[in-house]
Amino acid sequence: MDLFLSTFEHRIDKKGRLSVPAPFRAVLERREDPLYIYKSLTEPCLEGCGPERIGQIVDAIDTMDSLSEEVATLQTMLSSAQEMKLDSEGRIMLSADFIAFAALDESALYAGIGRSFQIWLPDRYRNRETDARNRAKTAGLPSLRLGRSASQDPPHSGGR
Amino acid sequence: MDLFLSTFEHRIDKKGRLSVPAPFRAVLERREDPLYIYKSLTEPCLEGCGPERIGQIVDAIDTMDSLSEEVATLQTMLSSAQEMKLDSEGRIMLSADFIAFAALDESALYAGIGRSFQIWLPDRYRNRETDARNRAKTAGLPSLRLGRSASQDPPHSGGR
DNA sequence: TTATTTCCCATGGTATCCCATAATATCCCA
DNA sequence: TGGGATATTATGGGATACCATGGGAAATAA
Repeated sequence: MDLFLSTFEHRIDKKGRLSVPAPFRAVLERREDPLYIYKSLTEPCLEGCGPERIGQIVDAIDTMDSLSEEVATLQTMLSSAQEMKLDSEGRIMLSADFIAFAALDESALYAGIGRSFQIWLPDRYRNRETDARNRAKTAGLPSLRLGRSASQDPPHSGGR
Repeated sequence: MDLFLSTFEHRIDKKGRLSVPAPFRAVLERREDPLYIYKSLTEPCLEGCGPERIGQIVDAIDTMDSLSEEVATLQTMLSSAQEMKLDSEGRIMLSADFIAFAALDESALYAGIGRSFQIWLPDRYRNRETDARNRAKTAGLPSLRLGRSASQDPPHSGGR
């Protein structure tokens, strides 16, 4: 199903280059997908994904009232998106706009969250993580019903 | 329906490698599943599972309000998850982050709990186990209904 | 030009592969 | 049923490959 998972912290060198984690590159290369990065709508971080997620957003806009505020918000997101070119070592160069938006300085933390990943200022991410873990301990876990509805072996979801 | 059961204690060598118990490996190999490990949201231990559980979480996120705290919690879980590659001897390498989170030092205890398993500092696990058994004596058993929906399989009085 | 950006190569650290060994469990045949 | 032979397993160490990172030089743009 290949997904973006786990976290990685990488340096931004003085030329502004930042390595994309090898496992993330492997996911994109396997699908021959380019990498898109855009500013998160909800948090002070960048988000990265392949083209299919961009397509989902475009499609969603098509089904919505084109005058609504939600559409304007999604369009803002699209207009911040850049197709990134990787150099021969698998690094990207972040624009000054991106760096300012996520308040990055000399290092960046990648957080894989399934079909996409985020890029954070490391300390800021870790604060958010401890907050989430404290909430999970006190307020309990999200109401997930794991252990599927008692069938016995369905999904297998494509394997590999 | 092969499950992860029983407990195993293994050494962590100075390179940080840890053998996966052969019975657990057999379950994964039979299904051709990769192994995922992530930091528990509620306890100071690691959890291991196959891809179907990860896929459920990814799918759940897509159906939820992306601004909610619950989504942030699930994303925290995914961003701690790693797809583990086993070496030719069936060992995994625990990252420094994993080792610190579970406070592991020179050995680790696997506890199979059905569809997933946990990895604990051995002493900590054993303390927790005796606590759980004491609670069961004083507070009674959790409301378990073995033998589902009373169809053809009468209570059997608890077993074992 | 001057400032970026892209390509290429070098390097250190680390993970992975491959082989060896000891202990245990399993099998086989008497 | 016993006891030796064989396979499996956990563990360790050396060699190799991969990856993140840095810097110089060529290419491109302003």
